Amino acid sequence: MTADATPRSDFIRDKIEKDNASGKFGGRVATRFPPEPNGYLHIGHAKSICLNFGIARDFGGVCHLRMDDTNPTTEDVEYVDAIVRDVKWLGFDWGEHQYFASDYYPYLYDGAVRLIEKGLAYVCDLTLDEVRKTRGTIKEAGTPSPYRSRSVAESLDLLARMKKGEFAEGSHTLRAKIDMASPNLKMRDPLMYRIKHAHHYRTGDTWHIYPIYDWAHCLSDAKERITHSICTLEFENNRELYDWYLNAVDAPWKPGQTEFARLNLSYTVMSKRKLLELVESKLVSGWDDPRMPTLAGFRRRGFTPASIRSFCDKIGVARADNTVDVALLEYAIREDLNTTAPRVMAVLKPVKVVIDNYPADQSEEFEAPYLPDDPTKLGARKVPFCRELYIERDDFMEVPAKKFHRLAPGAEVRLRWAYLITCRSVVKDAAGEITEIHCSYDPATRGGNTPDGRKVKGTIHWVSARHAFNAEVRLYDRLFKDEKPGDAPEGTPLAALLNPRALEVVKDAKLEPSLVAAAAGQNIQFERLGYFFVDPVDSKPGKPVFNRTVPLKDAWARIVKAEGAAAPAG
RNA sequence: UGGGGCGUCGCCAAGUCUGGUAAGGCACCGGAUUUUGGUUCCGGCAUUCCCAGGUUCGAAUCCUGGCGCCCCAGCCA
Repeated sequence: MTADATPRSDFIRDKIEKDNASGKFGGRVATRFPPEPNGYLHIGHAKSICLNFGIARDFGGVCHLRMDDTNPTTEDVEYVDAIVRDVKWLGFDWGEHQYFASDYYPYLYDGAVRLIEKGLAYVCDLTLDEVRKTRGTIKEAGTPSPYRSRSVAESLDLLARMKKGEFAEGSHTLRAKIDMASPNLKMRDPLMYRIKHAHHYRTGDTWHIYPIYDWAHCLSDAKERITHSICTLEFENNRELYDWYLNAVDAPWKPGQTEFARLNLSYTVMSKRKLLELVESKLVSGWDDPRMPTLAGFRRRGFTPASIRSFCDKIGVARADNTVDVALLEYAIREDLNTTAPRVMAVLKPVKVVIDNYPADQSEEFEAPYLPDDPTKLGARKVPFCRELYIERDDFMEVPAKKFHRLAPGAEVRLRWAYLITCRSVVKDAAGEITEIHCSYDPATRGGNTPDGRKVKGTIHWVSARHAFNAEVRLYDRLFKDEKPGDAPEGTPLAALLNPRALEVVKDAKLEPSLVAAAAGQNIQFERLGYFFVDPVDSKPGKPVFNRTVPLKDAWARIVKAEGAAAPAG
């Protein structure tokens, strides 16, 4: 177990403390994170991972990583590899405790035989449709299967032959004999095994029957001597079955199930089905598309493991349905990167500035700290300067709006780390578009200092035109238009819900030269713009590609919005 | 014949068992500092806890009755 040993509490930890106090599990604490390898892990899983591994850490227990692989038709090694990679990346370690439900198939089969022998399970020949019809409804009891009273010997024989593959899919199932009139539908003779003549990614073709979740899960927990089996709210009705199976097989170790509310995040979806659909329909570039709420997506977007752990701490654990504001996640990553990410300069939407009183053949360098708030921490780099520069188009307004204190005709601003400049005139093309902003600089303000003590309201970033290099920068935004895309009517195509501006590619941003050496996988801040990440997939040595992790908070944007103030000129 | 859960500030969430007079975070709104309109700092932000009755000196907490939302009828997990 690793990471952030901040003590915290929630209803599950409280329960564990009580269990420990009463000696319920002999003081043992063993949890497990049990993903099914049929998709990539998302931020909702991170909540569960932090909970399960965090509890093990806090109570000096263990947390197992178990692949809950009971359905051969949807599972794949690609997914188990991705899961292992992602949990490790998040910062957790399960030691030797990596398990597979598929390794328990023989043990599960033995348990099934025992239930039949005890008269607690039977092989049923009803078709899928017949099972559905006889299950009854929410308000009406179901009716017993005609095969319910089949002899033990016959069920035993049939199960053995099902296992050998003698029957067609759907022709037989193994069912627990519980109560067809139970108000809890999960207890109406639930299925334990179904026939599937499918190749399993781990057990190959050795099995023709595969266990249903409820049967496999509780026995897997028991086998691993889990104490607290933590899952999400939708399994609440399954808890009665969980306990029933454990009693039915006389399990020597009986874990207890506890449910908590799964995480929903605004402006995205968490359903594995929908995420798979996004990937398969190519609406995104893959599971690791930086717009995806998958851990792989967040990683490639530039989120750090610490920021996601911090986020999971902040959201808490409770039993009420919830949708957490993405703003909290954005806060968590800014909080982390603020003290660690080197500051550099890049101009995304450039407009040229010409310093008329600066000699054309001259140039000089300024020393600029990577972390101005803590200058010794990351050192500094040299930033070249010359007569022609690029600045952000948004940092100039020919007719400045109220409270706009950036560059405008006659106005003076500071070029970060360089000089104070004053705008003297602009040059426009035939279409009226500004092509050059002519300025003068004050040689006495070298380094951006004002020896005479005069105040300048604005400091803007810039890049030397002669020394800049071009790079691709990808500006990411929220994937969906609506705060709760999951609330869209059933059947709404995902494509119709996507935010068309979730990705804007800037092909030729102007970057300061130090960035040519930016290493893949590095987090940086483009000053005044946001935090960016050197894309580990598409970057080449000397040719980095940048992904915007999250923009900086923008007080000016809020003023513009509040005052209905001018759209940026230029 | 229905069962299981949940409702505390715009979003999360303590507090509910063991009544004592609404933590904290995000967001938002000020104001100070600032060579990032960033950061940091300081201040504001629920007379009220889904609603209505009741018990009590006192109720978010206890009782009664409503209302709203979520989950369960996959041979998915």
